[in-house]
Amino acid sequence: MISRIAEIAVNAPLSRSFHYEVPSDLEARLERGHRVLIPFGPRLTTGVCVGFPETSDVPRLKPIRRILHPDCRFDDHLLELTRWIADYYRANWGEVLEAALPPSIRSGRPERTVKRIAAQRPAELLRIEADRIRQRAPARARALEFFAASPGPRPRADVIAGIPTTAEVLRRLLGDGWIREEERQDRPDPFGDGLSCFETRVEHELNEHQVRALEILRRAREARAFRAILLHGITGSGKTEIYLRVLRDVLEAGGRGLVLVPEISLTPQTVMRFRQGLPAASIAVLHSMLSPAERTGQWREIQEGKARLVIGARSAVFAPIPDLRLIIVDEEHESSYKQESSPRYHARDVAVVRGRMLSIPVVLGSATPSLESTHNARNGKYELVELPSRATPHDLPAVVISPLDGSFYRSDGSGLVTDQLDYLIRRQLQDREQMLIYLNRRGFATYLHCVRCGFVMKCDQCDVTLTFHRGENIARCHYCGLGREIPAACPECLMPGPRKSGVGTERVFDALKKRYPEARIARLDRDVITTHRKLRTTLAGFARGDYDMLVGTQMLAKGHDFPRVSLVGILLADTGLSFPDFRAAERTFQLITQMAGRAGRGAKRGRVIVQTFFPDHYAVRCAASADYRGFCNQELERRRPLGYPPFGRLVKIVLASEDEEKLKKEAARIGRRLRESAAEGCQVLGPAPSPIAKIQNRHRKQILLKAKKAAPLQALLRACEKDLASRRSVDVAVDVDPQSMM
DNA sequence: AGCACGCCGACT
DNA sequence: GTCGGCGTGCTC
Repeated sequence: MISRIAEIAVNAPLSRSFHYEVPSDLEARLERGHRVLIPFGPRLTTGVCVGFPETSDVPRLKPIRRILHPDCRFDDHLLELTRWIADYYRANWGEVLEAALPPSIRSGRPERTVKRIAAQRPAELLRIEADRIRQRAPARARALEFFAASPGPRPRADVIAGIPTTAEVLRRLLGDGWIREEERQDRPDPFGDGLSCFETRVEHELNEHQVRALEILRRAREARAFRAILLHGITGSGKTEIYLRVLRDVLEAGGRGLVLVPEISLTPQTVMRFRQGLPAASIAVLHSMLSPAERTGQWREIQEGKARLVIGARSAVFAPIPDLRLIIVDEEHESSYKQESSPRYHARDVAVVRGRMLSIPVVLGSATPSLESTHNARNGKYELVELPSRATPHDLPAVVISPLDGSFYRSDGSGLVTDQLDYLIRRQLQDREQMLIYLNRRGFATYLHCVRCGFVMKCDQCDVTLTFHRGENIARCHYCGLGREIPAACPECLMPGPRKSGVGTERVFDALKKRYPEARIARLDRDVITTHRKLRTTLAGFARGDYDMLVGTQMLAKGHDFPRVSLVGILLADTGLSFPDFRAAERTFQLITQMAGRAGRGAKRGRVIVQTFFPDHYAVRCAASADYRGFCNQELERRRPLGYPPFGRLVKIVLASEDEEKLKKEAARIGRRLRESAAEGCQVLGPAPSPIAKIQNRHRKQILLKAKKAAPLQALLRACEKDLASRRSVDVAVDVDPQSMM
């Protein structure tokens, strides 16, 4: 007889699935969505069963070896979602499925278990037995008394230490049936402790805008249909409060919710807010700083439906939540939602697709929505809900633009802080008020600028910053590859000798310590905060008032709420403006706005000092005057004629090789093939050197595809699929909807 | 991805 | 003559 055939999405960079024989011993158990071990070529690999075809053209099928973790299987919905991702982002389905599992489950390591012991009979009987045997077996009697008083279940180790007694005594009681032992998955609670140091917030009345916003979200929830809602609320407008209330409705109605937050804002404080706002809900947390055991534990709680709310970073968009009724993507503009390795998905966009597939509402929240989302709201794809005023009585902080000059780059660090900021820092220290000092760490870019007026060389075809190339001594555009000679003097102010520049974080920290010896300063950046524990300790220390000043990078801008911070200093707001990236202005605007939002959440009105070489740039000006609309309009009008998102779609193709010659030839070949196949309206730009022309001895080039709509780009990628495959010596990475142009 | 097959240069 | 470089192709 013919045995059943299974279609397997193999975990290898292959664009199609493979057929396997289902051996008779698995026949009854194997289901669609199971992860399996399969022989593939000369070796074993994993794959996921995605279907059972009636017939197969393949002459000789190999048998599936076994089902891996049969208790956790992809449901139809997650198969459909991952399939869509594979298709849209040009990744292999098997790889996407693999990425949808937490690493701890993927590795197949057995889950940690803990033995727990409980009384098996009523307390009364245990006491009688204890009395009966007290004379000849006092140890056993004491153990019985213990179980009579606290029947458990409790961890075995606690029992032995708590009575105290020995394993032998327990073994006897177990044998006689007085107590029972159960094995349970050890699921450590990642936020079980260490939260209490964060201030609890009083729930206040909603203002009229909040009431209206909540009403719209509630109606969307009740309708139980797909809807994408952009919740644009200025910093401090009480977005979280809205989330909490609509989530409460979802949970009360028996559904479950998913909240995505950027990795860096998944702080203990964030989780505490949700814990307190939803006291009855059990909350699972997923992010990269959890230990493998913690992550597996949380994932299992989700899968079994025990967690009612899931809060997680990017990959949590794959969380296998049963009866999911609402997805919230907080800080939807954050570029960290984009995965920068294959599969290069954007969690916000995947969330919207997931919502559509499940017919549930998706809420995208931000104080500074991405231009893509604002565009979608303006053209009716998303519904726009605005919170234009602060929820608390505090005014928006006063933002002051403080122009920088050449002394900023003085090597002794004496020019890092302008007189204006210096004055305020000293006053803060005197008044014992706290402050945040921000510096963009990516300060090492070799862009060309004028020391006097700050003029930065740009490409006139692409409107992006030119990057200095030492070897050729020219400035090159990394979008179109165009090279320009470096002018001897600044075209704006005729100052001779344009300079290339950069400032680093660590030096700033040292310089501040030297300058303000009495200040207690802590650092908060990726270099220092390597574990969850360290993050928690530093934030808790700052909240307690152990430090006067917190110096750091992006980490500072997210999700914290320090009532005693009344000064925010942005040392260099516009490093982004000199980046060869069309989103540079948007990033700068977002950064200033978000940082400003950290100031003055307490009693005193906040002050923000924005140090910049571009005091007149619209991104800086609009951020300083809290003018989102103004910024948007200007930025959109700049992008429209160039066809950049949101007016068009991009695909970035990065080629990398150690062999520069081969790279050049391969890039040219791929460029040629793409141009041959490109339909009308599909632009092929490049190959150009990548902004980071060499990483770890690998040279990089990139090709950019641009079109009005996604479909022709997808068609082009499909047509050139074979050409875009990595070869032995040249890696090819396709990035659909790239967030970073690097 | 891995691994085999297969075709051209310098070596025991 | 062979060893081994890597370019190409296949994996149910």
